[in-house]
Amino acid sequence: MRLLNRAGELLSSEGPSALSLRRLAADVNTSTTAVYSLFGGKPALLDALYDEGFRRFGQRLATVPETDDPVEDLIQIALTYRDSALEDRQFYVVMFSKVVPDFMPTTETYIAASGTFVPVVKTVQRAIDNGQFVGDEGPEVIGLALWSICHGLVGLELHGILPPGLEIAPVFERAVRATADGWRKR
Amino acid sequence: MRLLNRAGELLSSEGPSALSLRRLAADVNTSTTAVYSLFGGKPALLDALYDEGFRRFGQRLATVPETDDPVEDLIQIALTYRDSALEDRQFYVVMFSKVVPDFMPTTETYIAASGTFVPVVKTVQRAIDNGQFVGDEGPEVIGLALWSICHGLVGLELHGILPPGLEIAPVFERAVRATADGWRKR
DNA sequence: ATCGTATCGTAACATTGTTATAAAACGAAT
DNA sequence: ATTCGTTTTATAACAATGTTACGATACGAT
Repeated sequence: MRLLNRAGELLSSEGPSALSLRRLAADVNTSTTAVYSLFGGKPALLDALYDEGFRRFGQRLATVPETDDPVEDLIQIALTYRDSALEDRQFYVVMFSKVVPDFMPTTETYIAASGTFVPVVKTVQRAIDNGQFVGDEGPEVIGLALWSICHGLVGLELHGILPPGLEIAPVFERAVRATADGWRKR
Repeated sequence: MRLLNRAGELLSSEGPSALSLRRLAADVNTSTTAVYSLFGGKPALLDALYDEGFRRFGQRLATVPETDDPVEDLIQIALTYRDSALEDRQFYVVMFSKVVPDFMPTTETYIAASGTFVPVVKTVQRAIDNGQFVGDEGPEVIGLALWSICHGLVGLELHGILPPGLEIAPVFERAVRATADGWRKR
C-alpha cells in the first residue's frame, strides 16, 4: 500500500503535523477519498501507523539475545527500547503520546501492541525463578517498573525537558541498572 | 483574565480538543481577536496554560513536609506527583504530552517549569548527605530516575496502556519504593 | 480635552477532516 | 463476451479551525 508507506515517510521525516490527507494524497497521486475507502478515515490511518510502529518496535526488541543472566538481558532490552524510540521517534510519539486529539487505538491493535510487553515479563519471570529478583511481587509489576523508567526517561528526552548539559546515554543506563537493583534480593 | 480561566476550565472539563479559539471567545462573549492582542495567538495561550499547569503542580508538591527521613520524603513527593497529575490530567497532558503539534514552551516558561524539579534534587542531596543514598552519582541523576518512574507510570496510566485489572495505586507506590531502594547504600 | 496605545468586532483567507455524488475500474456469474 | 454488483476514485462542497487585515472603540496619560 503506497499510502501507508508514504504516511510513514511523512511521519518520520516531518512529523505528525505534516501528515494531512491532502498532502498525503497528492504525494501518491490520488485523492483524499482513497484514504476513506481503504482505511476509513484519518483515525483509522493513524491506527495502521500505530500498529506499524509497534511492529517495528517489537521486532527490534526481539533481536536482544537471551543469556543465562536475565537481569542483564533486561538491561539490554531497556537500552534497545531507547535506541528504537530515538530512531523512530515520530512513530514513538504516535504510539505513546497524544499527537492527534481524541485518537484511540482499536482494541485489536491495542492488544497487538501489548504483545511488546510480553518478553519483558517473561525475562523478569526468569530472573525471579533464578533467585535474582524478589518473588513476592508478580512479574508484571517488576516489568512495569522497568518499562516505566524507560518510558519516562525517553519521554522526557524526546520533549527536551531534561537538565541541559547532560550526557543522556550513560545516565539512562545507570538509572535502568539502579531500578533493576531495587528488585534484587538482598 | 477571564479568557485564561475559561481556557483552563475547558481544558480540564473537555480536554485539549475542545479548546478552539472561537469556542473560547464565544464562551466569554468576546472575539477571537482578543486572544491575539492579549496573548499573541494560540501557541502563546497554550504557553500560559503550560505555565499555569506547572504553577499548580509545584504548589502541590510544595505541600509535602520535610522530615528527617529524606528517602521517605521522596516517596511522598512521588505519590503527590501522581495525585496531582490525576487531578489535573488535562493540564498534565499539555505539560508533558504533545497535545498540539509543534507547540514548544518559551524558554522563560520552560525555566520556570524546571523549578518544579528543584525540591526533588534537594531532597536527594539530603539523602546523600545522610548516607542513605550512594554518593558517586550527582543528585540530578538520582532525582531524574525518580522523576522518570513517576512520569512513565503516570503517562502509561493516563493513556490507558496498563495491564487491565491492575490496582494501580499500590503498584505505583511499590515501584517507586523499589526504584529508591536501587540507589540505597548496601 | 486630546492624543496614543491597547483592545475588540467583523470579515475574509487558507487549510484541515469529512461526506455526498457520480464516474470509473474491476471481478464474477451467466 | 456481456452484464451486474462491488470496490475504488475523482470532483466538489461543507463545516470548523487558526490567522490576519482593517477599522472601530475604549481607555489612560499628558
